[in-house]
Amino acid sequence: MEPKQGQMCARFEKAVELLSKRWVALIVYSLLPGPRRFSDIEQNLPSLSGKVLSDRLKELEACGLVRRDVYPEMPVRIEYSLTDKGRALSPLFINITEWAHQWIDPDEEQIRQ
Amino acid sequence: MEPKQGQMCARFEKAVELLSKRWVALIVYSLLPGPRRFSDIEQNLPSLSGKVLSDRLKELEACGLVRRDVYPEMPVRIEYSLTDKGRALSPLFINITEWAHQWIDPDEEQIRQ
DNA sequence: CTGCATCCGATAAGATACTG
DNA sequence: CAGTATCTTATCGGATGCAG
Repeated sequence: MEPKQGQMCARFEKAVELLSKRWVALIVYSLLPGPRRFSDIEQNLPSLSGKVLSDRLKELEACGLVRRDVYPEMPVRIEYSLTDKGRALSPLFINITEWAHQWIDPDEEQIRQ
Repeated sequence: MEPKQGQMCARFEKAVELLSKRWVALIVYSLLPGPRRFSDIEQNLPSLSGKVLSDRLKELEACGLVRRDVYPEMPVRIEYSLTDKGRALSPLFINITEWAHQWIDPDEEQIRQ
């Protein structure tokens, strides 16, 4: 698939493409408070499998939103944290939260076809 | 898949789930300026197939972000437009645009593995 | 024109078991 | 703990053809 939608700003499209990948927003969100370990994120997102989390973290690292730090302790400790680029997304999450509180009914069944 | 991530706000999760579906953000964005016909949106998003656009519009209609108006002219004219709930997302897009301008390099190849 | 139905291949996600 | 390998299943998206 060649992304050739000329009418829109290329940066905007790329940003949307990035953020609209499943789980990405939720993972970034769960890293906002600070560094987290793999298993912490897993606990925070119980319906996200380890494999997918692993994939996403690698992608997020590759595009510079997440940093992976290895502390050679015993046993080794690995922490994931947001880069400046990643943290710069926080206003977005505030907006989503506000929008959700105004417009989303938590009991109403959402579409998932 | 049962959404049982207890640690996070249910509304927030639903909102993210909604918005992180592929094409949704781009479709909403292209409706921000005003009502559009099916083929207008198609032209704006050349790499989006008619079937997927049709699917997404139905989903967006079902969750109340988009309204579908039929004008029984000859030939019939059908227009899609944002509801208040949909228009309420516009601050979000401003944020994304700002973030993209600061952090996304349009030439750099993005991850799409 | 504006879609919808169907088929089908490509991806993505999930479960489970296993490694350093 | 932090993943990886493998397999199976589910979902997505593109093409085509058809209907109002």
